[in-house]
Amino acid sequence: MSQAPIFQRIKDYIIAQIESGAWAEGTLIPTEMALTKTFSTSRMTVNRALRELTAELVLVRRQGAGTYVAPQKVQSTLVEIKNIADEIAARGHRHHAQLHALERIPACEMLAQQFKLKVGQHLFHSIMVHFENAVPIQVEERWVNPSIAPDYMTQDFNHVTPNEYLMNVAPLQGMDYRLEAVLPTQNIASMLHIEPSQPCLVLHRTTRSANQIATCVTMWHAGNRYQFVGGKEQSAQSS
Amino acid sequence: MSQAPIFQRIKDYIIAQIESGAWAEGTLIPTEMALTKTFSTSRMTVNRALRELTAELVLVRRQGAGTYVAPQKVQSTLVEIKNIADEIAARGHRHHAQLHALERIPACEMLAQQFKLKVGQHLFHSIMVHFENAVPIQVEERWVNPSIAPDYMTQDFNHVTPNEYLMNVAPLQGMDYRLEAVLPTQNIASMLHIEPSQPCLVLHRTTRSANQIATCVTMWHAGNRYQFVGGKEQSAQSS
DNA sequence: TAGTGGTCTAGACCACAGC
DNA sequence: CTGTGGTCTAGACCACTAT
Repeated sequence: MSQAPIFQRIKDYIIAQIESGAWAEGTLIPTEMALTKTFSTSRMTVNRALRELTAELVLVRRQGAGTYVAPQKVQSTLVEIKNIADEIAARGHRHHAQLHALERIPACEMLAQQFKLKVGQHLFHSIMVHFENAVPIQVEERWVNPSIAPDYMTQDFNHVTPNEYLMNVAPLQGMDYRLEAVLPTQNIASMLHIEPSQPCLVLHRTTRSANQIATCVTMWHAGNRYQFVGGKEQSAQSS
Repeated sequence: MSQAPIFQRIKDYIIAQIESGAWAEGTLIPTEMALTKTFSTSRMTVNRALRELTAELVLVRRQGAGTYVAPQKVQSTLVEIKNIADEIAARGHRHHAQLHALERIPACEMLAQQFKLKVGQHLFHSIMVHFENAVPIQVEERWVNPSIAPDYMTQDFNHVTPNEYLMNVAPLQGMDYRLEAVLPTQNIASMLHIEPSQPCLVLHRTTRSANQIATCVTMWHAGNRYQFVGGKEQSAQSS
């Protein structure tokens, strides 16, 4: 592949050294100047290759010291959980939602703590059921911080999901989540049209915006008709 | 912040334009030459800023055409599932494992299909239970392709988890996974010391190495004592 | 003090898109 | 054809690390 850009050939070479085991993790690799001579190129080109591999967590660089092979990544599986409406649309199926509750409620102690507000301050609360081709697959119970989305109560959630609406009005700053398997309450079971003995896959997610807690959401999925699926390619090189 | 590098100031400027709404998604942004003049810098510096923002999926570039604000990211939650032993160690707890089975078996039709092998070809099969402070939290049932890890049967899995061992001998190429909530079998329930009516969080994962299916694994977690948790910071800028 | 990486310049040639 | 981005050069100055 003599037609590949030089910076890419340098990256490929370094990755090959690491994958062959020749350069173990922590190994001090050749300096920019040395690679400049090996590849008969300029320092800027070598620098780009090394900088990109550093961004990809393949290398670690220390100014004044040198460039090292990064410590081994921990083995982990990244599960990507997408917006329910998009996901259904991507499968070529029809999505619709049913609003079961939309209200303004005072925060109980637990909610107040979650939102870092005082007990009794008001929150918006909504319960929706999402359908895929008329089959209920998700119950979404959500609490919203009014100072982040003051117009939450006046939205038409048949056309825009709470998710989409909040993404637009409140730029996402960060999130925490928790994923568990539990038995549904009587209420949840009836909304999902399942038996109370049927396990549910439950995702709790809290999102932050403007340095506040924007929204807490609990998503219940019937275990027998919903799974989180996905895949991932492991490629050290990109560009 | 006049001490920040120029390329970073350019990145910050572009991100600010996007976040303020001045540049909506799909907007054609100024050319490299234009930014060169705006920031009184060289084209290489502007190029670096734009190239990095492209790698970060903030921008999209089309040679000959121009640079555009990338289409909005889909809202998604990334759940990271780590190696069980590391996770327990990170909590400061003690991990140990119990080997329930380790054998060489001929592939049934279903396994043969999964591994893209012929029915009757042999696979390694293992069942382990992982304990956190003497409490069973995961049952790991695994099938391994012998051509990827011929020495699988002779490992001491009390000291190195199957996960770790396979990561070392078979560089990860990619994976597919499926996450579901189900009721345990009688067997699984007894290994996890739970009631058969207690839901389990089950992760199925298939990994590829050397263009083959390396291993299929099913991990059962007691729903009442195990959850996948995590968080994520949303930051468009990096370097 | 010598060597490393971090950043930057002012040019250059090329492939590709749109007119 | 002109203008865009993609890549590259051969220097440069600086901050930092190790000896």
